[in-house]
Amino acid sequence: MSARKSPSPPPASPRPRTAADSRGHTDATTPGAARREAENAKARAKIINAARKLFVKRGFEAVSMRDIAKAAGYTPGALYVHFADKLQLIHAMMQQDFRAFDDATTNVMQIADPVERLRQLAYGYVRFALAHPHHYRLMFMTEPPDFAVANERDDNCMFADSDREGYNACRHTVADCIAQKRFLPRFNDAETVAQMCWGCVHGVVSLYITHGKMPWARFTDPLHSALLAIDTHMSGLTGTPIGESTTGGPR
Amino acid sequence: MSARKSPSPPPASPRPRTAADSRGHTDATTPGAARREAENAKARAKIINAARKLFVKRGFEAVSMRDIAKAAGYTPGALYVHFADKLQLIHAMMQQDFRAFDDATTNVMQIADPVERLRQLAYGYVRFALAHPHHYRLMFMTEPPDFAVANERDDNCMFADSDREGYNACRHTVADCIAQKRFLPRFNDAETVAQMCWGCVHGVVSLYITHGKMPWARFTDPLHSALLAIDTHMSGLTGTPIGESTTGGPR
DNA sequence: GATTTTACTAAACACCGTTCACTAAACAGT
DNA sequence: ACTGTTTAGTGAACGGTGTTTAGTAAAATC
Repeated sequence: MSARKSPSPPPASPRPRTAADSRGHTDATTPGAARREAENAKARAKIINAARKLFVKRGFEAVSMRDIAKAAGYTPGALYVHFADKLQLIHAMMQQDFRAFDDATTNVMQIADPVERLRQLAYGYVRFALAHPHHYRLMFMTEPPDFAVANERDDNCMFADSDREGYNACRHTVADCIAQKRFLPRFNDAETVAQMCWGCVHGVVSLYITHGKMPWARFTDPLHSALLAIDTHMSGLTGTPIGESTTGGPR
Repeated sequence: MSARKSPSPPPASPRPRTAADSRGHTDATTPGAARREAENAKARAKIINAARKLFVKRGFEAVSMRDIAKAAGYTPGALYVHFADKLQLIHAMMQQDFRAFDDATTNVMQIADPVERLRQLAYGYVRFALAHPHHYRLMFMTEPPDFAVANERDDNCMFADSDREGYNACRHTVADCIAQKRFLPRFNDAETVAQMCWGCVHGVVSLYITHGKMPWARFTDPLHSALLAIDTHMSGLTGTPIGESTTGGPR
């Protein structure tokens, strides 16, 4: 799905404005338009909900536009009235689902101690990933397609705000730790350390998601190993060895 | 590719033995058969080499069997004389390419000190992943399809020996570290710690592979951050804080 | 009431992985 | 050398995919 050649690439001409483009706007200039808009939103929701049910059950690759259309009670072509393509449909669905993730993040960002804040950030991340493995897979384990396009038109970018905020939260918290001299002097680049921490939890979680059912590794509880991994990592960052009960659990 | 419904599932009957099944065998019973076998191997190599060139350039998802066939100078159907399906073609290609990885691993396994051995294992892993991102992607970032089948018939498993050995090498080395009391007492389960270490390097590397070109994170040199990550992690495991020059670089 | 806009359908298009009847050439047995 | 058999490769198809497009009917606007 991701990098597959599109069958008939639109010939460089700006795609004619369809209804799908102006769907976010709620310019209720006339009473009729408002009614239309509401009915339209209802159709969008019906499609997205049908898609979500299928995606969570069977994974993203195994669900076709025809499947979604049938489940939502439409013809395949009807989906393209509401969404430019399959990707934007998935994108719209994800935007809804990741709002909870963002909310949890902003809660954690209230914590004063940056070390503890970073730890709880990781905890929330891990819990989210394990609770929604399909969403996690699409969000963090799949290369966003059409990167060039997404770079020009930012609104078309797969990663809208949520994960940018997520990463920024991580990076800023790491920067706070460095500013407060909580990390060893070697760790002086916030960007690098943020990517190390992110990688630490992402690695354990994503290995479990892709290989968890394979017989050649007896995978242990990923929640436990991921949380232990970030604790271990932060112990290495701060230079304070982990004790038997020094680390707090998830809030 | 991975979990997509197969268009026409073979109806539970054991697939009729095609030539592709007995391709590994070199039963040169007659002079003619030997010649045939040699010519056959040449065709296989031609296909695999054409496929490798395309895969490395465009990624796995963007290359179709028709593309490979055309590049190798065959008709699409001809590929199925030599390989049961697209997956086994990829598998055959990977088996060739990962031999170097295995060799590097066995070299590292000679190191006496288990802590240093584990570190060099990680170093080799990271270097391999960054040198062959497409292979790495398929090997460690994609769910092996038809898991049920792979479970019954082990020879059909996507992950033949190489990564099993790879993971086992990691697990055994961790077990050695634990046995020699090089890790803090909290880290007493080799399987969990092995998965933490693997996840640590895999996370940094795979995040870079999927998101390295995205504009919202200024990704730093992944070789540096991945090696620093495993050093930091092992510092947390051993309980000895990282110094300015305590860790050796790659051998 | 006439006109424009638009949500939706039905049918197609170009692609995909894979299968199958068939050909032609190489082999094996006599 | 003449058979009979095996088999590498072809060409055309099958069922699937994401997507496009002409057409329709209903709603909104004038």
